[in-house]
Amino acid sequence: SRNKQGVETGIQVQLCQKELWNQFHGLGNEMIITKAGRRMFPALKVNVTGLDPDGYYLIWVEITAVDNNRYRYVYPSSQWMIAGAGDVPLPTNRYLHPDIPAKGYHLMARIVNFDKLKLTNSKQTTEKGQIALHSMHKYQPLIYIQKVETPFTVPDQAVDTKIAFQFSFPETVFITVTAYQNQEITKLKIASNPFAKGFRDPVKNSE
Amino acid sequence: SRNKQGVETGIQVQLCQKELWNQFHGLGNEMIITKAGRRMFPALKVNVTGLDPDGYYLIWVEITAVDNNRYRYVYPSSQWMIAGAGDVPLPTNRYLHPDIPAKGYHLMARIVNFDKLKLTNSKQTTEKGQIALHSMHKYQPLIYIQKVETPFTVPDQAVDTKIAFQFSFPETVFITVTAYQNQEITKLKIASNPFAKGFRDPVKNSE
DNA sequence: ATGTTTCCACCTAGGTGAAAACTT
DNA sequence: AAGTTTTCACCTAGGTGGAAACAT
Repeated sequence: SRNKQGVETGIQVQLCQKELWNQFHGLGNEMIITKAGRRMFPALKVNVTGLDPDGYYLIWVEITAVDNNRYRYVYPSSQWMIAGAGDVPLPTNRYLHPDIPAKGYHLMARIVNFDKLKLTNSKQTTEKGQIALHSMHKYQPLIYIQKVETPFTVPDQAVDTKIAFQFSFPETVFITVTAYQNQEITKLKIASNPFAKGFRDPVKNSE
Repeated sequence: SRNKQGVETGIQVQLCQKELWNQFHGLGNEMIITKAGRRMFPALKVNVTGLDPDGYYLIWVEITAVDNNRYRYVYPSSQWMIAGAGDVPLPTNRYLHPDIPAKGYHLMARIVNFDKLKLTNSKQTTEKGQIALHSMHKYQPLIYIQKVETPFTVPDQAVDTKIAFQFSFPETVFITVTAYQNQEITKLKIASNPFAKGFRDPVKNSE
C-alpha cells in the first residue's frame, strides 16, 4: 500500500464479502439514505494486516463523491444515466471506528466491522455515527488507517487525512437513493440481508 | 472512601436506582442463576466521583459470599432459613467493565453500567462476562476501582484487589436461586423489568 | 412526474418468567 | 420432596422494504 506521500508500507486492507459486494456492484449498487440514518448493506468489513502489533492506530471511513453528477434511473432501459450537475459536496463526515485508538494487534486479530455506520440525507445532522450524503449521487467509501503515538490520543483531534493510509475498493461504489430504483437490487437486498422483509429460513418454509 | 490500606481518598461510588434495590432488598432479593448465564436485575449501575480526570482506572465487580451457609425458603413462614453449611466457595470470578482501562474523566461522565454481567451455576464456566455462584447461597456484589499508570495496561494482568478501592452496598445483597421462591419477588421483577413477561404498557392495556 | 417522508408489518437478536420434564 | 434443566411464549430493541401520503 501507499499513503498519500507515497511511502511504502506493508499495511494491507482486504474487503470482506467480496462476492456479495460484486453481486450488488454488477447490478449498480444502491444505498438507501434516510433522515433518521440507514445502515449500509452490505456493511463495510475488512481484514487488516501489516500493522505494528504494539503500535496504536486510528481507523475510519469517509465516503467521497465519485464524480460531480446527479444520476437518474431510466426505466425503459433500466439504467442509471447522468441527469445533470451534482450538488455541491457536503463537508466530509468521517465515521471513526468505535474501538479506536486500537492496538495493531487487536485490529488484526479480528474483522474490523463498520456495520454501525449510518447514511443520512439530513443536511444538518450532527448525529454521531452518521454520514450525510446527497441523494442520487455516486459515492465510494474510503478506509483510512493512521498510526498514533499513544492510546491517549483523542481520535477526533488527531485524525489527519494527509498522513493516513488510504484504501478503496471498486466494488463498493454505490448510488444513493431514498427508495430503490432497480428491482433486482431490492431482490438481492432481501435475499441477502437477514433484516430485510421477505427473508425466510428455507427449513421453516418447507413446513 | 478507604481502600484496604486505609488510605484516605476522595473517590465516591454511588449506587443508582437505590429505591428499586431497596424494594427488592425488603423482600429478600433473589437472583436467578442458570447454566447459560442470567443477567442480574436490577443491574449494578453506579455514579463515580473523585477520580483524577486524566488518570486511568480499572473498575470491576466481584461477588462475595456473605456467610458460609446454605439457605432454604420455608413456605409456611415465607422466610429464608439457614439450611446447613455452605459449599466451598468457588474461585473468585471478576467481571471487568468492558470499557476499561478508562480515563477518570470518562468514568465520571456517565453512569457506569454492569448490566452485561451474567450469573451462572455452571462450575466450570470459562464464559467471559459470567460469574459462577452456588445456588441457595447469600451474596453481595463488591465494586473495585484501581488506578493504573498507563492505558496500555492489560486489565486481566494488572488487577490487584489488595491495592484497589472497594465499595459495597447493603441493599444489593441477594440469595441465588434457580427458580424464584418468594412470589412477591417474582411480581416485583415482572413489574419493574421491561423484559419480564407480564409487563404491559398501561396505554395498550386500556384498549 | 419525480423524489421524499412517514408509518407499518415483518424480520433478527436476545432478555424474561412459566411450566414441564428431569435429577437425586 | 426439593432443586435443576429445558423449552417456550412473550417481551424489548432495533434493522428492513413496502405503501401511502406528501412535497416540489
